[in-house]
Amino acid sequence: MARPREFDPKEALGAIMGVFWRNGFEGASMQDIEVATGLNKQSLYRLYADKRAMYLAALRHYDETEVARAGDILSGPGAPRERFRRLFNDVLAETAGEGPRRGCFLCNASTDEAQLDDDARAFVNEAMRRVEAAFREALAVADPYANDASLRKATAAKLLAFYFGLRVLIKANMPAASLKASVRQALDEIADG
Amino acid sequence: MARPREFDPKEALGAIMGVFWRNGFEGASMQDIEVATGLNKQSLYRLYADKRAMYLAALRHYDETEVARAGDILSGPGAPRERFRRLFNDVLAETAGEGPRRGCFLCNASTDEAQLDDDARAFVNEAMRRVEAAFREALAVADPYANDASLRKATAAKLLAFYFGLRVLIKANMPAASLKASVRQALDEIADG
DNA sequence: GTTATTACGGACCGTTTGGTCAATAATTCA
DNA sequence: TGAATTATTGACCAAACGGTCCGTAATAAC
Repeated sequence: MARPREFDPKEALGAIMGVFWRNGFEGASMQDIEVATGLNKQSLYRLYADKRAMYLAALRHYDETEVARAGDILSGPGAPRERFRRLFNDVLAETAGEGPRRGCFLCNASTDEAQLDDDARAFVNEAMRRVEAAFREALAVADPYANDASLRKATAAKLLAFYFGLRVLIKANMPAASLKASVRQALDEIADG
Repeated sequence: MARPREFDPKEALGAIMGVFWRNGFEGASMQDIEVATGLNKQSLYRLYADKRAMYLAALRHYDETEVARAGDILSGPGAPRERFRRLFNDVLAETAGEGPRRGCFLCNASTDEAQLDDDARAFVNEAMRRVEAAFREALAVADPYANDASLRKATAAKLLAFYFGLRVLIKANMPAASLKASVRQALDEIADG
């Protein structure tokens, strides 16, 4: 009954996510988003009420793709140490290329928009808790974590801080050798059930 | 020979640091800075060439106060574990009050301005390396770290990631109980010489 | 083909941005 | 006191900001 749109909204959302991920909320202008998506404002504002809605959608998209990816890795086969080895190596892969290191969108968001926008802050907090829960589940598959809820919880919380810290250090361009050593050390401290 | 200024530049710098620390570079407007310092633009622009110079000065000020404070704590008395216990407890103190959690300015900067401004990025990177060096020195006072440079380096790198991750989680409003458990776990893994 | 509906693109809006200018006030030195 | 110098203030600037409007193009139903 009407003219069909000429672009893929999902693809556009991916581009929007990239812009906010790299530049943050205040650092990303609508013009940046127009260029990245190849769309003009009018098409964008038909999909989203305003810039803030775009940011929130970008966060959700990150959650559904990148955070979900981490969850998949952690719920894969193997003992806890092996699972975290896969996760950390996946993260370290960003240090291999020459391109700019984007770090973790959740971390970026928590230092950026989170304090301004209650919805975004709540979403980031909730997503981080889900990552922590995935960490606990990955530990729970083997002793001593399987039958020591307290140890499991503390270890998951510690690994969560290490994980996000690692991503900050990656974004801050710390040398890959040092980061790899830190990962080796963190993995060594996971009991191998 | 001329009219004396009516404010303390050092005090103004402290206020400037606070604004950038909370809001980031793009998120802080000159008007925010005028309000926070109680000065108007002209007085500010006499001290600094432009907003970017203010941001860099704020980073330097953070380094000279907050980062230096961490260094002081780490170079205090006690075995490595005790030194890190003091550092982490100092950081956790931010979760006690009700006020907004500012997190770590270096982390915030690395996810914010760092990618835009080469000077700021380089400064943040260098400051982080200095923190890492302080970590190594705090470990070096006792075995097994004293005579195992490789272990010392890897452990310092691991603790550095944990430290910055902890500060991100604090800023992201994660529950204090979980953060305290993570600190206990991290401390337990430091050999008590 | 006509009509209704939606997509597109660019001109356009008021506001805010970082930054400057010029007039005035206050101080020191002679 | 007068000249020189610097601080303070608020008005001001062009550019960029997020967001809107409107004329045109394209499609589907009839």
